[in-house]
Amino acid sequence: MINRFDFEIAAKDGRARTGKLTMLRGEIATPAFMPVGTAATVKAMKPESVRALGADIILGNTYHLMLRPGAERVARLGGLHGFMNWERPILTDSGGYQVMSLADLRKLTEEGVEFRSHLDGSKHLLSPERSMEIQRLLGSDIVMAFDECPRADRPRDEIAASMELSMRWAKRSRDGFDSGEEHAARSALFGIQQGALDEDLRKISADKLIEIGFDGYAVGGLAVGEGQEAMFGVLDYAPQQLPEDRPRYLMGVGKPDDLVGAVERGIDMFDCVLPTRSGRNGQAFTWDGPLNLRNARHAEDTDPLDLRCECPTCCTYSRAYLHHLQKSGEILGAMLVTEHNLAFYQALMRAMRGAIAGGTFATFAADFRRDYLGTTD
RNA sequence: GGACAGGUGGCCGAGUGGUUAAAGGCAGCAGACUGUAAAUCUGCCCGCGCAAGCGUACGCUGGUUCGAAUCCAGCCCUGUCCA
Repeated sequence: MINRFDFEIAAKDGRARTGKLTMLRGEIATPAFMPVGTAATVKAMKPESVRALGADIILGNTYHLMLRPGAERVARLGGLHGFMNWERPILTDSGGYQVMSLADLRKLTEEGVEFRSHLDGSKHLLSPERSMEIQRLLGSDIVMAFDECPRADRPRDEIAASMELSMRWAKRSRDGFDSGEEHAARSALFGIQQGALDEDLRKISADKLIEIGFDGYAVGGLAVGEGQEAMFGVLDYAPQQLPEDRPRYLMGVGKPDDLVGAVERGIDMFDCVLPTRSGRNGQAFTWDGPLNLRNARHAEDTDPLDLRCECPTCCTYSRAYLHHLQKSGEILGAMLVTEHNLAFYQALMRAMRGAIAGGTFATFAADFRRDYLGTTD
């Protein structure tokens, strides 16, 4: 019988691990990259295409979906999976990120966050309890605790207070999640570590989360302006503060070289808007580094985006054509480059999983950086 | 032939005596994007110069004025209408 949530590590190479997460709606090979589908769509992609590229799980967002079309409506329509035609696992973010990204539109209290909708200005309260309820109504497979994600440049006392608040909210999230018994029996709840760049705060946060107990643990509050060096600095210790036998999810990360560096430091799961947003904005990720398809140098380049890529875009279309579509603002340009970017991210994850399983991750990482960053280390 | 309207930087289009190398948009050239208020945002965009700055420039020629894209005269061209 399949359990609601099993995490199995098949191989380790240094601190990097590969394995699989098994849930009722399907398996997730780790390290995993989860495409972001905030508003019940991975922008510019059909769900079946997202799956065809190798994604095992995608994201949805509590805040956006509660505003439109509304969590209760999604529930009446049978849940997010059927609604958007993605029958595999879905992880839903709790709205915690919007506490930061929509800082101008919200009021923060111990109880929760009062948002003024960015769509129509209406007021909505998001609390740990309500966030859990919304994620339950959506039918989420991996529910994220409701937290506050502060910018990294806040003073230490603010970071500490924010982290403590997030930990109180983590406990309330746990209780709220558990009260939805039927849904809780089919899904999983992840806690989110905070503490910004402070090792002691990260440790306090991790210990609190472990005391509460979660199915998986996320490292939150990174890639919010601190830079890669600082982020890696935190990742040198943060994953080690979290349970070895549970999946570790680095939220919101990142660039391809961020992913490699994070896997190297023991991260198992990622999500990021970069491949989809950049696809719409003309930036393509390739094994030889990122490139901007709007640049004039691609205007008559008949090569595919990436000679080493086997995605539908690279098998069919030239850089010259993609350049034309991007310059023209054509929808197809967004679709084709998004598809390539997601394909590249999934191929990168597959390559990392293979390297870890084969015990060659260090070599893989060095080769990757040589080509992608142009480094010679 | 006559009457109006008008000719502004690659294009469109503000500006009607000085703070105008000339608003704004488009096109062009770059850059950014990390749990998505993003098919978005930012910068550059006459020439030379790192810069201060210098040189050119608002159809053409001349004039008025300390000063003209802006006022005057003539000419050239475009559009609409009348013969």
